[in-house]
Amino acid sequence: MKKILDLITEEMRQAFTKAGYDPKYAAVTLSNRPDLCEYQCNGALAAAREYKKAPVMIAKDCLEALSGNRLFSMAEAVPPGFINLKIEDGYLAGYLNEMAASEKFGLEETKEPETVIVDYGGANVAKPLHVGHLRPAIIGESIKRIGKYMGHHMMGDVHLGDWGLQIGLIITEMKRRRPELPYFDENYTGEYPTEPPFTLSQLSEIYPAASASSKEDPAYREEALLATRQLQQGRRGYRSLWQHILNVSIPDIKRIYDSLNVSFELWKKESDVDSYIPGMVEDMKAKGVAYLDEGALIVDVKEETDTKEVPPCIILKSDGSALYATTDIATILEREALYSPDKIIYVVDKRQEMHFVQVFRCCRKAGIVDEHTKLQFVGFGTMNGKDGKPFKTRDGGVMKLEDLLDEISREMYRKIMENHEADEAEARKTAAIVGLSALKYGDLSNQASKDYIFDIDRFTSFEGNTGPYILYTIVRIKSILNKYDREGGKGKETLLAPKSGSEKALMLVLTQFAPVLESAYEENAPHKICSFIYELANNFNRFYHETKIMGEEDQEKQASWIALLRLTKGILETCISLLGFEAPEKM
RNA sequence: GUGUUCGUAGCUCAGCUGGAUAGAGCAACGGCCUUCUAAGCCGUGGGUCGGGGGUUCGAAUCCCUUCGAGCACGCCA
Repeated sequence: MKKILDLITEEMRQAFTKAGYDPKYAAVTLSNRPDLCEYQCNGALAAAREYKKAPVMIAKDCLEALSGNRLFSMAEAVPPGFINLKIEDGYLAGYLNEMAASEKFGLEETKEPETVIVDYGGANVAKPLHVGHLRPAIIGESIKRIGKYMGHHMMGDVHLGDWGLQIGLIITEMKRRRPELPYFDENYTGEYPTEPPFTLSQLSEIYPAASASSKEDPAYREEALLATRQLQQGRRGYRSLWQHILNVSIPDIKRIYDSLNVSFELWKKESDVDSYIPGMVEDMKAKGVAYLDEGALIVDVKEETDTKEVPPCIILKSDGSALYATTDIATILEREALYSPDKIIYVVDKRQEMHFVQVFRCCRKAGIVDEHTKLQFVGFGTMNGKDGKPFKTRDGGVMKLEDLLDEISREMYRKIMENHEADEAEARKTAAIVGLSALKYGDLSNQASKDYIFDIDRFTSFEGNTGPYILYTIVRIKSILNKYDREGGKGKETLLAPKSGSEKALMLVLTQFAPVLESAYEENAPHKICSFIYELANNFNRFYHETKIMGEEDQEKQASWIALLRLTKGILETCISLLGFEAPEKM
């Protein structure tokens, strides 16, 4: 289905052409003065220079050419040269009926589906998921869902961190604590125990302890680096210990992502690409792009157009072991080999931008990706506390994701019980659903690239631009529709021309669904969907307040409103599912 | 130091490929429930868009400059 703005613009182009002006000036946009008009064309102002003519005259010429057009109920030229338009009510209703009948509310799926990998996990097997993992999970999941809806072949990859120093640190700490274990005996040739030498909670305590020791004690750090290298080189005992870490950690990671309603098609790990590294390194050397410098193997990635110094990309450390960039590049190599994606989107902390600039350039230079493969970096900002500093627990620690979810659920439960009498079990369930919407909407309604302030009171509020407000709106609609269906409404559910200003305003907002989704996908900008549904919810609530739907005696009119409600509900529900949450039946 | 992102109402944020009177929400104040969920709706007050200069018929938006904040800059991830 064509977008309504395109249809209008097409009419305007014809008018411009007929009046003797270049149709490139005919672009029509949404009005920024809703008190005056619904759509506007500013082209006459821009065309004035070329035609050396007063803008108003040009506007009037075009309107002359437009006269008799049935799309508009009003078209006028206003000084200094705006063309103001209102759309004809019946035409609008017809357009919405078409939307309602179409599979995706009039959205045209892409004609050229792309294979896209979205890298948005970054979870580390050495430690539990914490608030730092929240933004990529939420934003990445949404970008993936939007792309899928647009018709692309989207794959989310969790890309677990399991091959770097963090594992070496755990090995070192274990060796200090339990030197008698067979993993540390180089002469041991037997089978290693199948039971892990630690529990999940022990593991989550071991890493921070090791990390702290390595900062204080250079010898400790050296030992950890050595352990990392030996792990990568295949030392049996360390591989076995590493496997235990994965076995203990991954199910927990999965569980938490599940509770966030976040899922991945690919559960790849850094270690999975280890086998690609030797060949990749040889290839880079053979091509002459990689060379030794101060003992490390590096690739120059600076370019003449750089406004600042871009340091070389380090492929192998001077001790020969792989690091962050190595596995990232090898991962791209593997993705090319297995999936030949058209695009890879990295949803990563924006502080890592330089690293990815290096990695991307390195891949281009070494011919690991072909020129058509798009590599996008979607950097997100920090989640801060109310004090504007990075979010911490009350005692200054890093908050676990699970604890954060619990806290929101509890807060939501408290608010539900405060406002309503509700069955406890039911309320707990609703609180979890609404709480997740509060968390996700609170995050996604901000531009991804910006830092934002996490304010639990504000996010869990039912007032204003929040997840709960959106859900409340949906629940209200459901309530009417249920009642209508229960009472066996029998009118023909066809939208009629709007009867009021608020009804037309709601209809106009609904037509924005497709263009909003397209730009949200193009720009990797879920926040555009948030502002759209907030506006939609506002317009619906205004309409709802003015219109007594169930009290309407005229069946045809009532059924028309029911059709409008079904469309509104469908679009709201689709949008929140693209954001990664859902609405309860009641709240 | 170099680079980069950002600075919009008391607070939290939109708007930024130039267009008319800069928008929301929260907070404050005032209205609206015998009627589909008042967790809602309507209204009032609140702004030198950090400062200065420039381009333009027109600038929050583009350019320059300046002040302030965050972040990144070779073997961590």
